[in-house]
Amino acid sequence: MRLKNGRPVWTDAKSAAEAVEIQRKLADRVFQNPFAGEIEFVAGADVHSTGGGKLRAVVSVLSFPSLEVVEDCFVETSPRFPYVPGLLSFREAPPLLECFKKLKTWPQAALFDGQGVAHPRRFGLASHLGVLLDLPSIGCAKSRLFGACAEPDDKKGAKADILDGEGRVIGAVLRTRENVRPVYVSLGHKVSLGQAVAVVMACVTRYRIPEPLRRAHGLAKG
DNA sequence: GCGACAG
DNA sequence: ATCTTGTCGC
Repeated sequence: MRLKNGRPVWTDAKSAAEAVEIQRKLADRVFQNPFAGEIEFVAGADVHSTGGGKLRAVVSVLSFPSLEVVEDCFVETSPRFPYVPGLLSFREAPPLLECFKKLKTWPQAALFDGQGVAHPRRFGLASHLGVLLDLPSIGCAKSRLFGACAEPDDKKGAKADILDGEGRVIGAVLRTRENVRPVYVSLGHKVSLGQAVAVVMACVTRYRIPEPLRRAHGLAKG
């Protein structure tokens, strides 16, 4: 992997094989334990591909649980890695890291538009960013990448386990409101699955997507 | 060999 | 993710 200031840059891979190698290396650092303490601010992070072949990353910080906007941060860059299922973070992490670096208000937890440990190597976007930022993180994806799951009841708050090949629970398919497709929640880093689900539900208003992510997504598209 | 496949 | 308007349904 590339080096910067003599230290490895854990988001830069020159090939898919190298990216997988980095994921295997960093996956051990993921803490699946619950955090203690109150959340005062939550962040929502999303990246949008613009028509001009650029990536526009947005991180929005909201108060918790009142969900009032505190800060929005934007960063636009050229993609350094293509989109490859399972390697999303190598494309989206660089601009997102720049956004977090610019934040004036540091959140106690962050929501990401992608998977956490519900990933082939237990190291999706939310886990990758959580580890690099040493921040409690939660994956909240709009569709499934890995794992088997049943369809949760069509009632707000209903959920079903996401299981890996060995039958271990790696996430939850969560119905955030009636008559909408469920979202795929998994812990990213320094949170338990129960906390992840609770935080997502606490951030849901009248829409399918939790407010921090919905706002970041809306701002990223313009 | 044949599907599946975050954004 | 992107190409794309109006329209049906809760």
